[in-house]
Amino acid sequence: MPADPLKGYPEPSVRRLPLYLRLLKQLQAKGRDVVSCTHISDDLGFTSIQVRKDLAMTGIVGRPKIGYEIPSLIQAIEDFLGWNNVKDAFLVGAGSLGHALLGYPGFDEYGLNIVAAFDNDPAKIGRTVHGKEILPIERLENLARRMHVLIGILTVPGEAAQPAADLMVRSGIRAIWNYAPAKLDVPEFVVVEDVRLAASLAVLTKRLKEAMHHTANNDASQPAAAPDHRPDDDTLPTTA
Amino acid sequence: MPADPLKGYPEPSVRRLPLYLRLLKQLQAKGRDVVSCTHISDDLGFTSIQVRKDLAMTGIVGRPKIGYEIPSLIQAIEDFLGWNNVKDAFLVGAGSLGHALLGYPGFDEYGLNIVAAFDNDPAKIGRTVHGKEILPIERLENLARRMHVLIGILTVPGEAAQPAADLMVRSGIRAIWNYAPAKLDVPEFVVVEDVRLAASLAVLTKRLKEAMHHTANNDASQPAAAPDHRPDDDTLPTTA
DNA sequence: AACTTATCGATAGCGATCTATCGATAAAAG
DNA sequence: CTTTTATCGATAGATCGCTATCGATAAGTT
Repeated sequence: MPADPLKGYPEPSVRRLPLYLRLLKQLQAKGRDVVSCTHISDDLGFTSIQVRKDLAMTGIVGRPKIGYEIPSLIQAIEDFLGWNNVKDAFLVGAGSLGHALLGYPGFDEYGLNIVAAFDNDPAKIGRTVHGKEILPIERLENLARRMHVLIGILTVPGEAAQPAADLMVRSGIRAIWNYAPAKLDVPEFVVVEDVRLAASLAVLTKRLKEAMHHTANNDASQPAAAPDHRPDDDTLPTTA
Repeated sequence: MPADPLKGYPEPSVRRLPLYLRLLKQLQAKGRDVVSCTHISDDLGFTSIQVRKDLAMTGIVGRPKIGYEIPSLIQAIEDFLGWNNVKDAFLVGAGSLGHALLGYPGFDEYGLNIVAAFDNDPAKIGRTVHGKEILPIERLENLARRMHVLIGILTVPGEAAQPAADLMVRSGIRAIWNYAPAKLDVPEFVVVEDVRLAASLAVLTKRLKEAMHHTANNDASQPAAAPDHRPDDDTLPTTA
């Protein structure tokens, strides 16, 4: 009984699939109907071998000298990820991040449909965000069970994350997309994926720091800090 | 001249550092002044060896039988990531995601200070979001050069991403935190970190799909779909 | 003061991910 | 019809990240 989260599929490969999907849909919109690994790898900056292996994971089969049929390939990736049939999701936490996710129009591309938002703040309850009404958190359990909602999006402050996750699990939700800065404790049959913006920012700032040191010390290819350009007197408003 | 983005530091390790940082600050708030790898690993669900190696990367040195001094460790991580001295950043794209980032109060913990937001929509320009005025995009270049802003946060729609990135590079920005669903083409001396929510969602839905198949087929440990509970007639408002 | 124990730090081994090579295939060209 | 060429698919090799083991160290205990 292996506890493999992805059961044999490399997580890095799964994470790349949406990149392929986006490119494929762009190509399809331009009228193309076949594409090769070489073409994809050139566009995305990977090696063609890696692309071929990633795509093979989805079960797609290509033709030598031609490549893959784009519609079939899109279908194969969406089937693999479970993005073909749209699934309902509940969002908990109608703060600014929750608002942003409620307003994002691209989730149906990913097979995700946010059907309702919940909060415990009376000031927010009843308000409508992007056509979706914010409901009191007390109604989540009942609605989730009746509608068989399996996906929960967690956009509450860190302190409120664990109780909200407990409620989700109690309500039959089996997958939590967690934007809260907290480690969630859930049963093993519940899937949690953390969105950690701090991790992403750490990589960015570390790389910037390294790059600045390099350009400042030896490498003179480009200026480390951009010098002043035009001496216009453009000033920031005093927002502080 | 290696083109290593992180120059010898494993990216997964860098991405874990903020997790340690958050825990350490929690412990510090509770009055503790030392901590061991064992303690950290128990809390975060890693192995103690991995934690020790990650921390060693920052140059910190611990004492046997005791562990690490929490203030020194916090300092070491922040120094390593460049989060000790706060850096200014510009945000481009005052949509709902831009609003959410402007309103997030935790960025100064990460050494980030969003000083201004820019947009090209006249309807948005001049409005104030969380105390920060939205400025016309035309003013970015001048202000960025005068203020020596090195970090840009990109929260525009996919089509607008590349021109906005070009403007950032032209304005002396050297690190782009890219939330737009687009592959940016920038000079090699500019650092780009993509925030790819679709990748995260792909992992979540794939794992959920696997988990449902397992519970549906052989494993009877937990119900795949939660059965209806109380037969209250609680219905969603007709928001569609 | 000697012993026990928890921890660090280093080295070595393992597993996963990425990359290179090679034969097979089929379209296109001669 | 044969040759050339671009591509796929599979196998093998290399690289990277994770984990296990072991000696060293110092606090606590007897």
